[in-house]
Amino acid sequence: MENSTKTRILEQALVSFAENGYKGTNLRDLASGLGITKSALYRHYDSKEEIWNAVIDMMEEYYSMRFGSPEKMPAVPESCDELLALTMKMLHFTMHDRKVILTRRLLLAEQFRDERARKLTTLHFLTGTKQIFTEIFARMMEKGILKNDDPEMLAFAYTAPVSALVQLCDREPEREAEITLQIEAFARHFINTYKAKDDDND
Amino acid sequence: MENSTKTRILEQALVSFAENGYKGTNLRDLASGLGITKSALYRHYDSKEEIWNAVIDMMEEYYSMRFGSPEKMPAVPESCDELLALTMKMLHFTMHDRKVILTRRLLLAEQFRDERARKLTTLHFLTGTKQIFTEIFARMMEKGILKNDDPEMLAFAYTAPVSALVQLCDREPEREAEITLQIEAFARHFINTYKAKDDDND
DNA sequence: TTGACAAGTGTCCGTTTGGACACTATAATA
DNA sequence: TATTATAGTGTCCAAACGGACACTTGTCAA
Repeated sequence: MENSTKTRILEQALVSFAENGYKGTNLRDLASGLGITKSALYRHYDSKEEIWNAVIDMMEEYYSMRFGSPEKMPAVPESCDELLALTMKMLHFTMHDRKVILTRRLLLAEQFRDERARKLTTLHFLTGTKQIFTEIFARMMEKGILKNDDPEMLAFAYTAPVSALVQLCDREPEREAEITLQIEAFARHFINTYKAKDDDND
Repeated sequence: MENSTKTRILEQALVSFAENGYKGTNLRDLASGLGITKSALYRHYDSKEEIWNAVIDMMEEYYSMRFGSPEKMPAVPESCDELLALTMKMLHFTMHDRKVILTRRLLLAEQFRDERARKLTTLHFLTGTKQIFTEIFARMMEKGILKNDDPEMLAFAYTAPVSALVQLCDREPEREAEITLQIEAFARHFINTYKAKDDDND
């Protein structure tokens, strides 16, 4: 294939940038990790920076592939249990998808060096899931599942702590099981605080 | 003074490591930024890595200087207003103290490369303030200012979103005013949710 | 006055880096 | 079969890097 190598370079570059940073990545090691020569890289990309920009492109596209359009919004939960289930499902993806993990790691390290990385960082760690849950919470309030409140404020209060624990898990993967439980406990506590008190089962 | 230059090197190294990363820092520029030669650095430190470790030492010490011992705990607020005031006061420090800002920036970039940086990262962004507010909330619950609840869970739910917005402010300092208002709004909302409902003055 | 010592300088070195370029092998097309 | 584009190799280079080392300067005690 024509772009097979080009794609492989990109994937490997993501790994190397994530693990060693932009400065810490050298093209020889990157190439030899693919079984080719550094010179062969220049057949596909004109410079190190062009590879970097292509990696950012890929990360942006990968994100919008999942959340980019309204029809990709998850179905609005019909109950608090469903909300919890949805949360844990999204969490499981975000904590185990290799590309997403590498993206987070890369962004944290390079957010101050590159403007596009900076914006993507805010999207990944803050505004992305907040926006989704703002929509979800608003709908759940309409349906009377959650108390009436400011949906955006609640979405922020819900997603930011989860995001903090996901980052902790990136940092200390050996604590994954424990952290997952922590997140679930937090989610339960949050939902319990803001659910409409039609019935009280807990 | 004997260690004056040594200290100046350390401060400059913190700046350079924070702005350019470990790999991106070179000793020539670091030295010339101090008005001395690279060789003079070697009079005080044996290697680049030794400078790095000294910087970590300094960050650790700076942190424990502020929060290290129980007697440095802030006074427990006597009311919800005082809690808000304390929060905004701590926030103002953490958002404007130059050394703390640089420390956060450095940690985010280097947390995956250095074990001590990793631990300090968790302390700075997660467990540090959480522990403090766990204590504060527990006391405020005893006093009947806050509803009875899990103080640790509440501390986590309170500090994690604030920490996320502080990081946002590091990333986009031009939005400081707006972000500060966001934090205050969040704090008010949080306090309003968990305050004991003796009186209701909104 | 002298001698010791810490602080700083100038210069050199081996290595690695991103990048350039001429060359080769392969496969599809005319 | 001849041609041409594509992917990859091997080699070279200037610049920058961390580090080593001999040397100079200023200071203070004996």
